[in-house]
Amino acid sequence: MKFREIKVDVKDAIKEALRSLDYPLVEFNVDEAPAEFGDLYTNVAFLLSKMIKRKPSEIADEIVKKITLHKEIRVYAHKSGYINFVIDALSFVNSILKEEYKIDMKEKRVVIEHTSVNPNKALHMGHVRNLVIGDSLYRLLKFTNHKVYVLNYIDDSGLQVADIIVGFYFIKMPLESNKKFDHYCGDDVYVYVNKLYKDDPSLLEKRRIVLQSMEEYNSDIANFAREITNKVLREQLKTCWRLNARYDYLNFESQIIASKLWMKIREMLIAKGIAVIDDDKDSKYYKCLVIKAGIEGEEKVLERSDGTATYIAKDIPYAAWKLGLIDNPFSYKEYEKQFDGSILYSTIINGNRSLFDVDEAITVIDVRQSRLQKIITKVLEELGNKKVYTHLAYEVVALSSNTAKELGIDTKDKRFIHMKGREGTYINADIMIDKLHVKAYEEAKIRNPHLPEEELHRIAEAISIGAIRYSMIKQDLDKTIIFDMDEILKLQGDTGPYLQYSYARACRILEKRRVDEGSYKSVRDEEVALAKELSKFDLIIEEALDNREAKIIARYAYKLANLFNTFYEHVQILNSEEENARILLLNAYVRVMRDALFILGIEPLEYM
RNA sequence: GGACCCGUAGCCUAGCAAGGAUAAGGCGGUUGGCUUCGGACCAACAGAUCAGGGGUUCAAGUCCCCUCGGGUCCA
Repeated sequence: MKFREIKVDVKDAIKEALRSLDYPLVEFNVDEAPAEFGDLYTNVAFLLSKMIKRKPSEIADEIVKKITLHKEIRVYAHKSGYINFVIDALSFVNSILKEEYKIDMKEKRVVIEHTSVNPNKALHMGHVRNLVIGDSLYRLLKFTNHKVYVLNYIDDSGLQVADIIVGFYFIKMPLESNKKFDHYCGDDVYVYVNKLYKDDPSLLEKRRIVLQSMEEYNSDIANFAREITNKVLREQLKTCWRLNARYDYLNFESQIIASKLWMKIREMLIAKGIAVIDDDKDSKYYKCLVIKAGIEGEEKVLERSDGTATYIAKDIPYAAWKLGLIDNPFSYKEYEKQFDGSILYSTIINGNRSLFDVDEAITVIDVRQSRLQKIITKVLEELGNKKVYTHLAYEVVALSSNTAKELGIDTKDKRFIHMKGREGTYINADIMIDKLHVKAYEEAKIRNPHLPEEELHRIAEAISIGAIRYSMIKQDLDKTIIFDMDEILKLQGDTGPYLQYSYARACRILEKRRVDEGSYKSVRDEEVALAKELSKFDLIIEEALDNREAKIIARYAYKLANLFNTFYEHVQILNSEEENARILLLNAYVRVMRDALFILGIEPLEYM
C-alpha cells in the first residue's frame, strides 16, 4: 500500500464523515504529522469551526466517531483540534517490500533547450548550472515517459565569437597551444583581445568587419569562423558529456540567419501590427523596427535604423521555429556519436526533414534574460501561438570571496563577485572536475588499494561528477549559488558522494545475499522510517514534475540516503531473525535510489 | 526613474507555490562510537528575536503593505 493510496483513503473517509454529519464540504488538508502525532493529520475541524461556530475539538470528536477506515489505520482526535491518523507499522512495511514505482504520466512532447554556450570559450561553473538544470529536467521527463528532444543553441555569429576571430584573423594569434582548444580560446584569446580593445579602440572596427562578414554565409571570414567555432564546440561537448548531459540537435545561429526565418517573422509581425517602423522624426527610435508599446509597457527595438537586426530578432524566429509556428527550413545530419551511444545531430539549411512536433518548449536561460523571454512569449502569443513556451529561469553562479581571492581577484570586501568571461575571472568546469577527480581518486585508492588504476579513475570521475551535479541542482533556482572551491572539495555531508556511498553500502550487502520472499514479524523504527520514505517516491516524482524542479528529487534522495545510513548503522541485517525481510527492504531502497540517481544524472556506484 | 529576485544559528542552505502542533539539514565547534554487514558513516551537545516594522487570520518563516540591506534587468 503506497503512501499515496493511504492519503486518498483518509481524505475520502473524512469527506464521507462530513456528509453523514451534514457539514459543508470544505477544502481541507491531509498532510504528514510530526512523529509524535502519528503519520497524517487533518485541519478540517479548524476550518469548520469558523463556519459553524463551535470549538474545533468538539467537531474533531464528532468526525472521528463517524470515520470508518480499514483496521491498519487508527484515527483519534487530539484535544488541540487536529485529527490524527496512525498507520500500523508492521503491515505497512510488509506491504511495500516488493512495491514497484512505475510512474505513468500522460505522454507530452517537449523540447528543452539548455547549455547554449557561446563557442568562443570553455564551460565555466555558471554554464554547468544551466546544463545540470536542463539535463536533469530532461531526465525527469524521460523517466516519466514523456517524449523529449534536447537542443543546444550555438551562437556562432555573435560578438563573443567575433572577438576571438579578431584575435586569430587580424592579430594573428597562433591557432594552436598546449591547452584544450576551448580553454585556449576563452582564457587567452578572448581575454587578450578584450584587453587590446581598451588600449586601442580602433580595433573595434575590425570586430565590426568580422561581424558583418559572418552574416554572409560563404565569405572567407565566415568559413574561417565556422572552422574555429566547430573546433571549440567539439571540445565543449566533451565537457558536457563528461557531465553526463546529452543532446539531440545542435542549432546554429548562423543557419537561423541564413535561413531568412527572420524575414518571414518580420512580415508576420508587421502584417499583424505587432511591430512597426517608427516614423516619428523626434523619436530616438526613428526608422527603427520596434515592437509597439503595450508589450510590457515599453518599446523594444528589433532592427536598428541601419537595418541590422538586434539579437531579439534572432531569438523570436528560433522560438517560433521550436513551436512549429513557421515552416521548417532545416534538415539535419549526423554530427557525432555521444557517450551514451545516441547520435547527436546538427541542423543544416536547405531541406525540410521534419525534426519534431511538440506541445511545449522549455528554454533554460539565466534570470538576466527574463525580460527578453517575457517579450518573446508575448510576441509568440500575438502571433497565434497556443502551445506552452516556458522560460526556465535560474540565478547565476558567483564566486565566493575566498575563491575569488585564490584567483587573485580583488573582492573589495564583497561576499561574492560575479564571474566575467571577458576578464578571465571564472572557474572552468574541466579544471574543477579535474581537481575533484584527484581528490576522489586519493580517497578511493585508500579504501580500495587492490583495484586496477583504470577502475579507480572511473570511480573517481563518477564521484566528481556526482559532487558537481548534486551541488548545482540541490539549490533553489532563484538563489545565487556562491561557488566555493574548498566547500565543493569536501565530499562529506549533504553531497552527491553521500548518495553514492549509501547506495554502494547497500549493494555490498546484496552482493552477499539475495532473497525473493520474506516478511517482517516485527519492525524497528529505523525500518519504518525508511519504508515510509520509499513509499512516497511517486508523490515526489509528481511534485517535481508539477514544479519543473529536479531539486525536489535531490532533496528526497538525500533524505532517503540519510534514513538508509541510520538503518544500516543501527540494525543488523545479515544473520538476523528478520534477515529476509531486511534484505527485501534493502532491495527496495536500491531500486528507488537507482531511479533517483538516474534523474539527477549521478552514476550509481557498487563500490567506491 | 521603472521592474524583478534574495535576506532563516559563525558559514551554506531546506521549509514559502497550497498558512496549522516544538523552524529542518549540512559545514565548522565540542564529545562519543570500528574483535560486528565498508567510518566518504552514525549518535549526542552547543548554536535562530526566520532582516526590521505594520496588517490579514483561531493560527504567519509562509499571504498583503512599508522600510532597510544585497544582487539583477530595462532606461
